[in-house]
Amino acid sequence: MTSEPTPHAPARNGDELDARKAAILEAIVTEYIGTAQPVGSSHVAAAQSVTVSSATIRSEMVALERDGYLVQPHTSAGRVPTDKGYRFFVDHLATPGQLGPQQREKVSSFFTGVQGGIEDVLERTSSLLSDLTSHAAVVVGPSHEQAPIRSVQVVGLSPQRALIVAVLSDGAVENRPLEFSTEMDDETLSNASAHLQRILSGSTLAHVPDIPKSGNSDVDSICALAKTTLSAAAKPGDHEPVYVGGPSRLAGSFDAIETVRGVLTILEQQLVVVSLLRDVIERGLSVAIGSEHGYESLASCAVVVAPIEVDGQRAGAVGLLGPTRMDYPAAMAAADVVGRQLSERIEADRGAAERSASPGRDTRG
Amino acid sequence: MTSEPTPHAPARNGDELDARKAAILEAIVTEYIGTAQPVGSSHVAAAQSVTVSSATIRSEMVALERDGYLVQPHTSAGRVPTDKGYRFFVDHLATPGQLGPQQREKVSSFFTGVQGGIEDVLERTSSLLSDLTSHAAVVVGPSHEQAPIRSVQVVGLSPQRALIVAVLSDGAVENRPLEFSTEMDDETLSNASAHLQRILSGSTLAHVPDIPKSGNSDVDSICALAKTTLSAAAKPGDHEPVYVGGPSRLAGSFDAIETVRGVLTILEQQLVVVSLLRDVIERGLSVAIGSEHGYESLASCAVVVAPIEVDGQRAGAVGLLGPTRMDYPAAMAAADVVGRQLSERIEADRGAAERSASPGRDTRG
DNA sequence: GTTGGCACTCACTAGACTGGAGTGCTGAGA
DNA sequence: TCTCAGCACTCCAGTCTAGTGAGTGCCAAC
Repeated sequence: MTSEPTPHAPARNGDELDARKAAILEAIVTEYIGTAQPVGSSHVAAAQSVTVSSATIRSEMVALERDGYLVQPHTSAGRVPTDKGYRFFVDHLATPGQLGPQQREKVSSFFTGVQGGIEDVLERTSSLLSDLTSHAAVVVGPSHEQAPIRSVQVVGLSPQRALIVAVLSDGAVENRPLEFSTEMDDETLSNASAHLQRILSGSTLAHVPDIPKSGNSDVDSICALAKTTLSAAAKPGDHEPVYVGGPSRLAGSFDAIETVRGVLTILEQQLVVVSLLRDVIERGLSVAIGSEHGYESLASCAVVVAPIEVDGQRAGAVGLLGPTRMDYPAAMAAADVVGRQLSERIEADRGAAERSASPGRDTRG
Repeated sequence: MTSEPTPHAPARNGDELDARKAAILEAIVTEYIGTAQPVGSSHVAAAQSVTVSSATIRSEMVALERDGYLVQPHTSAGRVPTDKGYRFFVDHLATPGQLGPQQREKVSSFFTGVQGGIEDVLERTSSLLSDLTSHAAVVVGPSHEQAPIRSVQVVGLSPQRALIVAVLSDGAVENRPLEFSTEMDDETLSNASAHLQRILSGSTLAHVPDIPKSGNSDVDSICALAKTTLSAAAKPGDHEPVYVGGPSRLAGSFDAIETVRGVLTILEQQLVVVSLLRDVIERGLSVAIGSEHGYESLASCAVVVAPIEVDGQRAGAVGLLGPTRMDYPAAMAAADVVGRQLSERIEADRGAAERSASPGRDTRG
């Protein structure tokens, strides 16, 4: 980590490898990804990029194993890449992947054709990404707390219950029930709606302003309740905009059923998924391999992440979850393209929203 | 199916068993559910309810196998119940299960404590049910097409895009994007909102009435678009209110990873899940075992269902998905209690809504 | 009709053996 | 000093064998 920033430089410390070792490692990773079998020296010798004999390769493999890039499941078996081996592969060796023509077609027809609210788009994107890669996919949408509120309405359901519905400029709709201690008539609710709409329009869930007194104590109590409810809605909790696509793919990726179970359990916890992706991105990575992310039950998984960026700001992420022996270039390419397209889509929506918001009028009569 | 409706009657045709055979079958099912091992005659002889010797039991087992209630994985192995065996067990032998005290406590504290919109409640209920039974759980909420509309609002997002947000009396919020061919200003949207609200309030998504002309062509085109969009929202599609809880439990229930994969794949298809549960209920069953439901990949699964009933009308269902060798009494008890409680909850909400709706005023100013 | 007895079946396990893929080491050649 | 063919060695995976035991079907006796 403290080495010179020059990648591909000749070996000086443990984090760099000379060209031959690198070629051997690359051959091993590539083959292992394809076959899932430990790779022996003679297989490596057959690779295009390696021109030395298997004996030489063997001695290099000993060195690579000593340095932690490879392991042997047992004596007299071939070698398997370690997390560190994959890491080196991803950082220095993998040639950037490309989507195939049908895949590219799929993506573009998806993004031109998809319609629906942002929630729908995100959900379907997770299926798309899973489809493209045959891995489980995750999409974490932009948190709603920063999107300006376009509309707030309190809709009565019964004398003491109502629903507060907030439409955000990104097209998300947050709704939360309100429970009153006394009965509220429709007119009061309606006044509260109007009052809230006036005050809150344009502000964000992250910073719900104080609601000034309206002169009517019922209205004021509704507004106070609304403020706490809306503020709470933005708190990270179990209402993160997380969408998981194709979890069944996991069952195909691992043969140990216990592993599948562990990973599925993780995927059930929205909050964990969100922070997993966030952590990876915040560490400036696009891939987290095996134990690099902290979760025990994901030890045999790799996570490939691409950010969603709107106006230069991070606004969520798309991710793939597969076995450490996954096709990183392909996965990274897919995540990248989808992340980028999704960003554009959201950006376009938001841009349009902001342009139209500038007049500053509200939408009620 | 054409036999006398008297259950527990002595054998007359293939669908009835004499008391001894029944006792033996019961002992086998019970033990197999517990151990997952083929059950031998001597184990059956050890059961309380069976007093004859293992030799007698053996000859009975031969008969039970001939009639299709049992199978032998191989000669010289014990017997395993068939789907038909489980079916007989469920219909005639299983003593109604009871929730344990902690479970009952869990359920009641859940239903007194849970708050949130109906979507939240349903989602959490699926987790609860999964928790109670250690199986994957499914909750299908009341279809929104029958719930009266409480409020309709068109919220502009950009000059040519808006969101139509409908709040239903059951607390559900449907939102769909609208895309206009020309730019609409806020005032037009607001007029359309008011017009729609006036006309649609009280009707259902299943029968969206025609919107009379308002005199303004922009408003009318918005309203027309709104009508088609809202009508489409009620169509069965990928927007069914389906919530799956604890799918990871499946990985613990089966040892063949292929089975897990197949079942997960089914669970990813909302529409399939909905119709699976609906089919089972419409056939008047509370349990569908193995091949009884038509899905190939669910052949080793049993589905336990309990209806959600609101005002005597079916309004969704809760279900459990586990291996055919599941604890049916316990599962049925759990599904039953949760289904009933959920029904009450929804009924209470809806009742309150209707009482307050009767004045017939709308909630806008 | 019920039962104890008995011969038989067959999955499962453990141990012995083998083929083969793969290794590490070594000594000769460039 | 690096490279590499050759070789002895290791050890997994597969096959075979024999032994074990749970379980069966049949039958004669009660």
